Amino acid sequence: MSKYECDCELIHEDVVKHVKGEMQSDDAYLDLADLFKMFSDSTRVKILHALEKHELCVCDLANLLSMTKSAISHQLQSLRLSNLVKFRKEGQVVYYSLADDHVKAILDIGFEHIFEE
Amino acid sequence: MSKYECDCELIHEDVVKHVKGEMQSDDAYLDLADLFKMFSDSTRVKILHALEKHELCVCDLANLLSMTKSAISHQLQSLRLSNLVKFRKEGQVVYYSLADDHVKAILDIGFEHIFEE
DNA sequence: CATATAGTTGAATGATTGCTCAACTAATAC
DNA sequence: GTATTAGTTGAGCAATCATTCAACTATATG
Repeated sequence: MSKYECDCELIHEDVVKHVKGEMQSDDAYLDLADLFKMFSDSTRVKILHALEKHELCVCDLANLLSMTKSAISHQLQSLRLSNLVKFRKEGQVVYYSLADDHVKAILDIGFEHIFEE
Repeated sequence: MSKYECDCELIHEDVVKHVKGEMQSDDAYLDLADLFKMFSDSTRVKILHALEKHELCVCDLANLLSMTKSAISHQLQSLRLSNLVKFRKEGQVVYYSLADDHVKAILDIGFEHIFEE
């Protein structure tokens, strides 16, 4: 990220200096972007919204979304790696559910935004 | 999205039927994913977080993020099309700012999540 | 008029990514 | 043991996307 250079003069030096002091680390923005990336695909938000209602196995999700088990499983792996979902195994069946309350909070505020106008 | 088909039996019919009744429309999930897509790139979240602190012109942002005006301008156009930022022109200078309070709310809850553990 | 600067825009490109397909593991039933 | 089903995984591919580059508009200055 720091390999690029700005190609213009600094116009509002004081303002930029002040804002720079309020910014977080580059890593924080990368983590933040990675978090929202999990919500940036319609399949994944459908999965997360469904799991908000009830825990579901891979087949349930495949049926619900009319997709293959493989496609669902790949997305669940991403969500698992991001610690947004957790799972429990019962026989051959793997039940997925939301990892914490933040997921619902993020979905809620997103819905609030898109349903406003 | 509906071109895919599930490749397995329905395991928990009642649960899936219930969850299906609670789901939103496909368009809603597309809109939701598009919204979060704007927060899924570190350059864009940096821009949004910076604008949360103060309105800034393209050159200010280019300086702040050490990027070219062109790269910044492209991202600002995406943010503008998503109605997340607004702008005012003063001479040659275009000042950008956040379009509404939801942006800050979404950033806040995201930071809350990544700073927890 | 010419020049300089702020900003936009379109094409091109390399990187990322979502799904498919095939092969695989694990648990169940016989 | 075999067969079946739930689920995972890796490679491959098509589509998406973030940045670069070059050309452009618009405003300001002289």
